[in-house]
Amino acid sequence: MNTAKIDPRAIRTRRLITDSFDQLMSYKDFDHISVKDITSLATINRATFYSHFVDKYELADVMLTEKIQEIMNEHFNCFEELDEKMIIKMFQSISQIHKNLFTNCRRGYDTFGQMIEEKVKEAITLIVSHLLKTDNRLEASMFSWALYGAFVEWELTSKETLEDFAKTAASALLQIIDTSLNEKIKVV
Amino acid sequence: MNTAKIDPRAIRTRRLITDSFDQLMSYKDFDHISVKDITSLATINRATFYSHFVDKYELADVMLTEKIQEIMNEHFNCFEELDEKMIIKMFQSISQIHKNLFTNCRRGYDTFGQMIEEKVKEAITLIVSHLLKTDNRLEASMFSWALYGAFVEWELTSKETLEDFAKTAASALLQIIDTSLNEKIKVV
DNA sequence: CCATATTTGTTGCTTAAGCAACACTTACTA
DNA sequence: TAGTAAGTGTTGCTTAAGCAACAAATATGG
Repeated sequence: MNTAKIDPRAIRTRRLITDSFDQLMSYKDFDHISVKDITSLATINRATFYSHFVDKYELADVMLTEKIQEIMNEHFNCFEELDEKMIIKMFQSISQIHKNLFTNCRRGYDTFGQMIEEKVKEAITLIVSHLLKTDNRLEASMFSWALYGAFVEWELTSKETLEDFAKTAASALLQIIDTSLNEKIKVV
Repeated sequence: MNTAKIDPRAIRTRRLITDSFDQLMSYKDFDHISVKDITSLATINRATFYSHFVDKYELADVMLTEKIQEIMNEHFNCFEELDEKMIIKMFQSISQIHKNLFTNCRRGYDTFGQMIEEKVKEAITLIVSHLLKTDNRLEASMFSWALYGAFVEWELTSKETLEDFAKTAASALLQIIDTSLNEKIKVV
């Protein structure tokens, strides 16, 4: 149990930092946000920032992890089938993550976008490898890359609804994990 | 020049205190608000409260002074005539003060109401004695008491508009300071 | 009315946050 | 491209805020 009571001042300061980072991100590109920007908006001392986070990348990392995890938990529980329906949900959760986090940044051209991509793919890899009940991450990883790639493709064109697009992509995605999936069925 | 830079932590803490006091006052009677109530809503330590204010009465005092002064400054500048028009403005400013501060308390039965009354009367006394260009506060004081009393009367009945009521009361009020007013005119 | 709980100020000690100065690494721009 | 500006981490020292425990004053309700 992590019952180590945290000093209320630390909680307050951390919240001030994360809040002002959120606020800055709504109208400024991550790469052009300085630590000074964050701390002066938060009305805290710059030195204090560094006693909470190593640098702004860690801050972004921590916040992304939290937010992405939060959205993922809303969408998935641990005992589901890896089928078309689930793939649709994966596309939708990525979409929601982008809606919530990409207020003003474009994918692939800044650090923040890269971090999101990395974390989302990792989250999906974990879910998939867990559902496949295997420690071998290879197929799960390829699956997540393919799925994320498909999503980016959809974002660029977005001719179909996300759900229709997901259905089209589903079969190819399921092919990737076909072997493991069959093994799992044999065992059952 | 009061250029004594204040520690940002103190500013923040003070704001937390005043904000939560404001919030508590919106649904709780002043007499039933404890220092603990204020500090736990503000998420600060009770001991810290006492390094900012002597007690909750001082807090209320300071906040009232600020808010009343603010409203008074909106309504009055120093170079006005003490006539019917000005008296109407006085009634109106009291009305506004009560609107802003009496979200949920009733006059005369709690400490807070008494404090408001005291401060408003003092503010009016100062304005009047300033306009009369005299150090003798007696008539100014009587004037302010009478005016405040009239306002309370209006609040109870409120048959007329405040402006009409103020016009009715004006002549009697001006009587009070008649002597000083005449002396002033003689001098001019 | 008396016992029990709650609130009030106060204190000594601990810790988080502020500050200023530092060397250093990127950005501008004349 | 040289030189100034702006940003980055880090440090030692100072100060505001947290905490727990205290006696004393006020509720409050059985």
